[in-house]
Amino acid sequence: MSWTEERIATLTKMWEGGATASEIATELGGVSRNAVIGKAHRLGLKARPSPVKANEKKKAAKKKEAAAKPAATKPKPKAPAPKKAKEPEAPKPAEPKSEEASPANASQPMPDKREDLPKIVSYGPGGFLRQGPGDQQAPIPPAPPRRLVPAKPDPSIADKTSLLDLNDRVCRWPMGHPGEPDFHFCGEKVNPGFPYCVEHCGRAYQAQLPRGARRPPPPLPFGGPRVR
DNA sequence: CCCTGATTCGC
DNA sequence: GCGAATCAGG
Repeated sequence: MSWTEERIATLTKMWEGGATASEIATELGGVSRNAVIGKAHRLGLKARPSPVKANEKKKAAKKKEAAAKPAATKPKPKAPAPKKAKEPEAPKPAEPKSEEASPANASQPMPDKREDLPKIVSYGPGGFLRQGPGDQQAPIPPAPPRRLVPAKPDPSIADKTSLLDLNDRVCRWPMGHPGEPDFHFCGEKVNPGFPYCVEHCGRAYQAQLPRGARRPPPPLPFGGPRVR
């Protein structure tokens, strides 16, 4: 199996949605868990709670052959290796505490966002009405199942747009969650130039709107924030 | 043991 | 680029 656009899109959605590599592999079919993980990393999707990466010690030799490559192992890093970049991560200020002490600072970092939203109604290229944050149902109430049941063909989706039915002309907006018996995609004709139909473009592409023009429900592509 | 993701490295 | 083999924590 090759990594087609569809498969990569599914992998990305599921990975970001919190599905495990195994689940994704099962969903995609034809690939192993490792293949999924490998691909995810190559796509730069990594960064997920791994049971292992939390530690950092000494990694001795690998497994198989460990012979032709011990070149310079200890010398100082005069010539920074072009690859590898994992540890040197410092930008992770989870807590803003070093900003309140200094009275004369905070000049531009973090410009306030939502505050006085001009009442503007904007329409997308296809004529869809852009939504504003105020029209969205906050985060994602309906959290996705932590464990996805194995996908199994089900007659209830026989006439729905399945993964295999996706093409460049039908809306790819997911209905439900992967793994669920009735998971499928919108399937409507897409808004030309977009991956979704006009209706879903309105959800995918937001804009500031005055709080008032409420809209239908707030579905959401795959899942919400991962909680593990 | 099972699961998980990360990493390596031959292809 | 791909993914089996391997590692390593839960």
